Formats: sequence, C-alpha cells, structure tokens
Amino acid sequence: MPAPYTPKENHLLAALPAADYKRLLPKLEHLPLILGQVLYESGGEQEYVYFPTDSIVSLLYVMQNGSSAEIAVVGNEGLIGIALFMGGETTPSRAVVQSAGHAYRCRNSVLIREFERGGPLQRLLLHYTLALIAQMSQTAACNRHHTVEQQLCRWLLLSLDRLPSNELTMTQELIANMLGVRREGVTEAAGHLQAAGLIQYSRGRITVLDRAKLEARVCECYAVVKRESDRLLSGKTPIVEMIS
Amino acid sequence: MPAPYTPKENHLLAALPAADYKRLLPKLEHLPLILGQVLYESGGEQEYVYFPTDSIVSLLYVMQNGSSAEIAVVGNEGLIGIALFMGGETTPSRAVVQSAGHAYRCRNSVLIREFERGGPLQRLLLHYTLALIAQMSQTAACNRHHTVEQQLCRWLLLSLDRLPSNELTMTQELIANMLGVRREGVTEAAGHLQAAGLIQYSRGRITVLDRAKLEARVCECYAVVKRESDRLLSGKTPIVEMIS
DNA sequence: GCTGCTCTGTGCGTTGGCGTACATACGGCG
DNA sequence: CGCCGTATGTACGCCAACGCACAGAGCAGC
Repeated sequence: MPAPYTPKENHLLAALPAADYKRLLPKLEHLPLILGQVLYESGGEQEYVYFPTDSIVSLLYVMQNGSSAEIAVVGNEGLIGIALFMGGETTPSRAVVQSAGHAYRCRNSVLIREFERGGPLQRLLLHYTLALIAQMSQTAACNRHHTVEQQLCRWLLLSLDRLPSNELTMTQELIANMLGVRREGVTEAAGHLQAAGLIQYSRGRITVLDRAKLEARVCECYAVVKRESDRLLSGKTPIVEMIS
Repeated sequence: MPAPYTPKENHLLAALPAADYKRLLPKLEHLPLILGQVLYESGGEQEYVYFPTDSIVSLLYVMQNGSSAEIAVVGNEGLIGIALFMGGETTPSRAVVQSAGHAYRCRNSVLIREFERGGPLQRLLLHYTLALIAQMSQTAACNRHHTVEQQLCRWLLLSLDRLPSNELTMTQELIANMLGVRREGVTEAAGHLQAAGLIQYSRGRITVLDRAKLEARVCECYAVVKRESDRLLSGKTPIVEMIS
C-alpha cells in the first residue's frame, strides 16, 4: 500500500463504485485500534461500524463460565458490525482487536441509509456477510473435528492473510483464548511448528518462516473458507456488473 | 394449526404484510419432504428456496473424510436458501431433511426479485439471517466446550421447538451424524436421559417426557439462541412498524 | 415362527485435551 | 546489574470421546 491511511486499504470500501465511495468518504473517521481493545461487547450497544485497514479483529463468543471461542476473524477484507445494517442492533458476540493497527469507522445510521439504497453497496455487504457465514460454519466443524495443532495453523494463516508482514504480535495465552483451548495446548502445538522450522517465536512475537509448509499442515478448513471468500468477494460474482 | 397446508404455517411467510404475501402466494409450491432428502448439496446449484411448515431441515457441513457437523437447524421459523437472496448462488453446506413433513418452495429468481424491493420482506429475511448466524456461532462455541450429553439436550430441544408433537423420528446413528460425534456416544447420553425419565425411545422414535428437566440439563447455548431468535423474529424489532 | 436387517447396548484399549502445579527463560526497569 | 513480571516449557493424573468389535433386541417379511 503506497499511500497509507486511505479508506481504500479496506477491500470493501475499495470495491465501491466511485459515486458511493464519494458519498461515504466524508462520513468515515480514521482511528487506531490497539491490541485487546473491545469494539463491541456481547449484546451491547453499537454505535459504529468498523472497516479495518491494517488491523485484525476477532469475533469472540464468551460463555458464562468465562471460556471463549473465536467464531470469525475480520481484517481489511471486511467490516465489523454486519448485525447493524441487517437490523439486529446488537450481536451476541464480542469484537476484540487481535492485531493492532487502524480502521475507518462510520455511524450505524449512515451505513444503514446507504444499505437501504439497495445498490452495489448492499450487494457487497451481503456478499461479505455470506463469506463470514462460511467462516463461522467452518469454525463450528473445525472445532468439532480437528486437533489444536491444525487449528493453530489455520489461525496463523487466517491472520497472515490479513497482515502486510509475516510477523504477528500475539502471546500463546491470547491465542489459546481465541481458539478456546488451554494455553499449554498452544505451547505444545507451537513448539512442534517451531521445531519443524515453520515458525519462530519468542515472548509474543511470532514470525512465519515457511508458509507453504504451514499450508501443508493445516486442515481443509482454511482452504475452504479462503476459496469461498474469494469466490464471493473477488468480483467474479454478479456484483461486478453493477460496480464501476 | 387448524388449517393444514397453508403457507402461514411458516412464520416468515405469516409475518409478511398482506400485499407482499398475496404477491408471493401464487409462486409458492407446496411439497412433502421426506426424511433424509437432500435439498441442497454443498456447492451445488440451488434453484429453489424452501419454507418448512411441519418439517425440519439440518444444515450440515460435510468434511472431506466424510465426517460431518450440523451447523444449524431450520424449521417453520425460517427458510432454507439464504445464500440465494444474498447473491451467493450456492453455499458450502448441505441441507438435509431431519424430520419429514412439508414445505413451500419458490424459485430463486422470485424471491430475489422480492428481496430487491427492499421492503418488509427484505428486513424479515435479514433478521432471520441474523438469527441463523447466532445459531451458527453458538454451535461453534458449543462444539468446543460442551459435552455430548449437553449437546444432545440442545439438539432435542431445538427439534422439539420446531415440531407440533413431543415425539421425533430419528435414530441415534443419525443424531450422531448431525452432532458430529460417535453413535455410541449418543447411545450413552440418550441412555442417561432415559434412565432419568426425561425421554423415552426405541428404534428411531424418541418421545420427550419431561421438557423442563431437559432444559435443566442443557448448556446455556440453547437459551441464548432462543432468546436471540425471539428478539429478532418476534416483531418487537423495528420491523413491526413496517408490517400490517 | 424363523430369518434377516436395523437399531441399540456394552466393553475394551487409545488418545487428545484438560486442570493443576511448578520450573525456566526472557526482557524491561529501577 | 539484579529484580520482577510475564511468557513459555514440562510433567502428572484425569476424563471425555474415539475407534473397534461384538452382543442383544426389536421389527418386517417370508
């Protein structure tokens, strides 16, 4: 990205037709997101919709006993707050910044009004919603059937896809929270990956050394979600006729 | 339901304003669904959208090795085929009839056209989509953290909510498929529930004897999904101003 | 009534992940 | 430099669920 801090770093915003983009632009507010920041609390009021640029946000489901599970991850390919333009007002999950960076946000009401125009923006948002649904479904199945190590690989790849570099800032403790497993489980899995030379980490900094090998270890879930996302958001779908 | 075979048995159709309902009615085709019937194959072509009346349909995610996991269940509160009106054309999951009964269906194109009108029907469908998303998220978390017995309770209650009677036709083998667990695991859990007098079953017929006790054993997931569904679909949300 | 099939029950040994407890190692800060 | 908090490593017993194998049990059809 040669020009930093442009809304076009977010793929959804970038895919808007010029007219729509122009209309939305003055309503967008740029802001930094810091690690651990909570954008939405489960069931809480939600005033803004967020479009990440170089940040990553996790959608976490937190249970009564405090244990949690990540149900989806959102980066510059998407937005946080789909429940809003769909008329839900809140969601039963929490949105937490998983990787610090920046985002643009706009008020609910603004996006809702745009959505109700029913044009390309609506389609774009609905397509993204489908991609998100695919990710959630896959997460459900993956939680059921795959090992911690496989899920760690998936998680790393999902993060990597949303970051400009091959390095991420994240302790094993936090990864464990996201995946809904024990910290020790992550330590063990990460140890394997490091021993095999796929990654290298120390005190909250993880560097991916060999992405290809990581993809070889991951379960099918990663590829399925990626394919579906690409299909829905690439512009090959009917939406392309409408925009530009 | 005094009058059988009316589209109004489906809550979404019933909630439509008179004008919209009238327009849709001639396009609706009534048809029986038989146990095990596959409405959509994962990634396959989807020509129709289905509105169950007294049937239940499971959305299953099937993995490469053949194991599967249910990601959501749809009865007369919803419809099968949300990906279509959202412009996705297909979904990466399979839709299987879990409880025989009936449904109304209409062609994709018809519903898409209605959706694009942007009125109450659109809102209704989007609200339903949110409820479905809530169910999927919860399933993901539940798969991660809860025991087979808890999940069986959840499954039974979800089914019960969508059926007119307290009896369901379903072998333990099939339930195991849905939950993505071993058949023996279901046998054991079901044995517990039967011993405790909550249910009674034999060769593919399950009768729920004590719903209250079932609700006492289930994990929080059931209640959360139900509350969220009620909130979104009850008519207390802004949509109510639009209809009628 | 007998046969055959499907559904359910049960009993292994195995394993992945959990909970707990504690040991090391790194890095920032005084 | 040494301290201390945080991050990571390791070990142990435990348990839920797995995969497999097979034994009863109910129902349908001949």
